[in-house]
Amino acid sequence: MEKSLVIYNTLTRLKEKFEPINSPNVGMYVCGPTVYGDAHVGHARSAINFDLLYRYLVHLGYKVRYIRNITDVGHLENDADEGEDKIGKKARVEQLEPMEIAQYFTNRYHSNMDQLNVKRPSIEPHASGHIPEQLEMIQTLIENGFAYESNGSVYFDVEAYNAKYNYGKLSGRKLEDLMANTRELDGQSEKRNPFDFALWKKASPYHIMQWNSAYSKGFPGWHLECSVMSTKYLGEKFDIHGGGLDLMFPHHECEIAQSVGTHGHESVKYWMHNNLITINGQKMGKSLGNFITLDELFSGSHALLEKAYNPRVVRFFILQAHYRNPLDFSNESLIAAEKALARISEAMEQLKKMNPSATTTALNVDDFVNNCYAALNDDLNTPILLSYVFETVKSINIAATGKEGISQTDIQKLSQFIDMLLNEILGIEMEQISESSGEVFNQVVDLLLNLRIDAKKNKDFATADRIRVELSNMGFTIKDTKDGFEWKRN
RNA sequence: GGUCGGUUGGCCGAGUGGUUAGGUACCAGUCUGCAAAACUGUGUACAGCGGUUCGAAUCCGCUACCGACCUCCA
Repeated sequence: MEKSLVIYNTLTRLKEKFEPINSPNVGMYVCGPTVYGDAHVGHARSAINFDLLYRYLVHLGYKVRYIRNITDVGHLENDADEGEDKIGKKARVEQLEPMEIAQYFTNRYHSNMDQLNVKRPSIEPHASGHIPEQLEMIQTLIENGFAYESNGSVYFDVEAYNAKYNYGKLSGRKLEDLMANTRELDGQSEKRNPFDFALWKKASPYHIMQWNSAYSKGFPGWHLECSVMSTKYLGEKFDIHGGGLDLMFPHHECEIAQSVGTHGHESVKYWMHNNLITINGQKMGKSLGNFITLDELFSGSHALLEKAYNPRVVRFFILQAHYRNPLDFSNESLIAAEKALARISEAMEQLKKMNPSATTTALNVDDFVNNCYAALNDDLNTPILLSYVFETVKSINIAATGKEGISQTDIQKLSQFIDMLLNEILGIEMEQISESSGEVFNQVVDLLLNLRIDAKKNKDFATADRIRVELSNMGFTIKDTKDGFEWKRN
């Protein structure tokens, strides 16, 4: 913990020392889901990576206020689509209130996140609950000369903004390039420039979700809620804003413009973006139809999946890659992660029942601990962190064979640290050993396996194998050891 | 087309100007009645071509391929 946390700031494209604006308080805002469909593996990656950051900041002793929003305002599916929005469309098709749709998918999102052991944020604000605040910001932007009303809608004037500030600094875009490359879409005639974006959109009669305003009955633009809710709960300046790489442009770029246009200065000190996920090497996209929902992943029901994957395996798998690199989902790599995780579990059990030796020769516990912190401090380098964990796993296994030793003190130190690391920081809840099943139950299994030992002594291998085969068919794993046996339920 | 990023061993995935990443798979060995687990050993990995350097997979250039964003998406 001597070394301090360094994080990569998208804004500067550099790794920067993390220094909170008002230490020990940290304000952190992460873009949450639009609740009109089930959460998929992409949502999982973003949520898990920022959950890791949140947990680690708390572990380091910071007081973190963590905001993750719910987008439940029916934004338009695209600019060309005049009347329909995602939530409203679903509501119409299924004959439900839009808010029923939003609540339904919010509930499902929460349950998936719980399965992945993602902690709930400190505040989870809803866009629909902050319409007045959004209208206030629109008014300020108009007054400041960065927004204009047109036919009941209000647009952000990118050109006016860019004359004074720098539009495109986050994503590295230049306004001239945008001018040269903007496509002509329908329904944009209200805008002064095609790259202007909506702050308020006049609703068509079909549009179910709409609110009254001075401009029209309508709904807010989809970038606005994050600017409004982040500053409302974290202040005009806060530490971290996170989200998926795909949100960098235009969403986060527009957020910067809105905040600067409103307050005259930037709000966010560190912008962090997690990279995206591919499925069997291919982009995961709605149009490609290859996105896998978390329910499908956990139940194995998607056609691309060979089996069900436990949420903790999924979490571990995601943490095996660095968050700023793309990550490919495939059966082969998920199965590899499943086995790797089991290896850690086994070693932890070995460690806890190991006979201590007088001195520790198998490894250096302090080095291990320091290495782990160094990896986390280096922009949350979990792959490196896990490589240290696996080296330690090997050392534990060697010590378990008796070739090397670990002292009582170090056994305790090591197992406490790894428990803390896995449960508290990485959020991978380790499997509990079969204790939970009940005394009598355990005694019965032990009895069967003792009978098997007797059979083996009598060279009655048919009986011995039968006990092992039938128990394993029932979901037990049986291992023979020098002095008896070990078992666990899968 | 514009902007940006990537190409590492069967697969996943780190990293670095000179030292074994790690996981998983495969093969062989130890152990075992047989398995499983564990341990040990083996793999001529850094897209191609040039350049800089005592030395490059790591820096530079070119080529090829892939991807992201530019349109809703984590």
